[in-house]
Amino acid sequence: MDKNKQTARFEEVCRENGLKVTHQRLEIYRTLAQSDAHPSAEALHKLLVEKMPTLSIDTVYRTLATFEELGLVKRVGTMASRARFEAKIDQHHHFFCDQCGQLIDFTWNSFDAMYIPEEMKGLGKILEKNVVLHGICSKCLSKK
Amino acid sequence: MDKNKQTARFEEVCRENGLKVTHQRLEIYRTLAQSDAHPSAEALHKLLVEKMPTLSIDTVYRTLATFEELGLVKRVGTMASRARFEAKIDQHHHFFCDQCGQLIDFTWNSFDAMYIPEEMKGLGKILEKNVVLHGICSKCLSKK
DNA sequence: TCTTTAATAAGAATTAATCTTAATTAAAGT
DNA sequence: ACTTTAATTAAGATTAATTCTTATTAAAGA
Repeated sequence: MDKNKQTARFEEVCRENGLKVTHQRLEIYRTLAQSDAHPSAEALHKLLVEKMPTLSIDTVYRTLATFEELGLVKRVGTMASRARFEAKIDQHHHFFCDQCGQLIDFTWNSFDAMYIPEEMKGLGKILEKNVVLHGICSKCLSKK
Repeated sequence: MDKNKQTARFEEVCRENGLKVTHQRLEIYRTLAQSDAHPSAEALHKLLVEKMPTLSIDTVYRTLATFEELGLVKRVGTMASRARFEAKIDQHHHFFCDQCGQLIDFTWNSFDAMYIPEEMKGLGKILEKNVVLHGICSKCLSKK
């Protein structure tokens, strides 16, 4: 996606949702969109303060949360930033309820039997291969 | 796995690694092993203090970290408890280097085309289906 | 341009997680 | 049973990530 299209889409999404297109929001979005490092809020802030010295870390967190709600960005590999554990160590996968945080284990033999794409072999040594499903569990669905 | 086998294996792993089989370790392990809630350290502590009023939260954290090193337990859905973001919202997957924390995107069409197991349909509404690979990236591998 | 109201900055506050030190406890080996 | 030593407790300090509070600023519409 080229830069102008990206920005145009960004402004469109903001307007559709009644959000002001502020300088901060635009820069945060553009910086994230141009990165492939999956940066944390702090890493983004560090990059951005070079150009915008008064940008507060709070704005970065708040803005990312807003973007996440709009579906403009995604949060990866974390669930509410609190570590959770399991003693089940045989191969299995997880369904995560985005509403209540519940985790449900499941097995998927036909996936386990799959080989990862050939072009991935160069990445390094792969130790685990897991599926994560996200959604809303039936309990939360029935609450509405 | 039945309770006795589980405990026996636990004690064996401790002994193999020169760790004392303490009451606290055993209870923490058993409680986690009997749970399917993927509890946090705090949640586990809350459960355990009922029976062991002097158990400290610090011991729970320390013990879980020890267990993780031994491969007795796994930490799920978190990467060092720091949220990371991406603006790439088309369907893709992640390779995570457990050593340096680097995340690499990849696509996997034949996986994307798969249907999840029939018995999973009852879980609720599934919004996303992703693969997470864990391992050591080639950069980290070559450092040794 | 003026006004309204959402968004931001700055710093305080919170929360999870870890570390420190010293004193106590209890495994495991003799 | 005795001894050694690792592990735990207690209590507090510390660090890091995230969120909250309040006063100020600036986007968007009139």
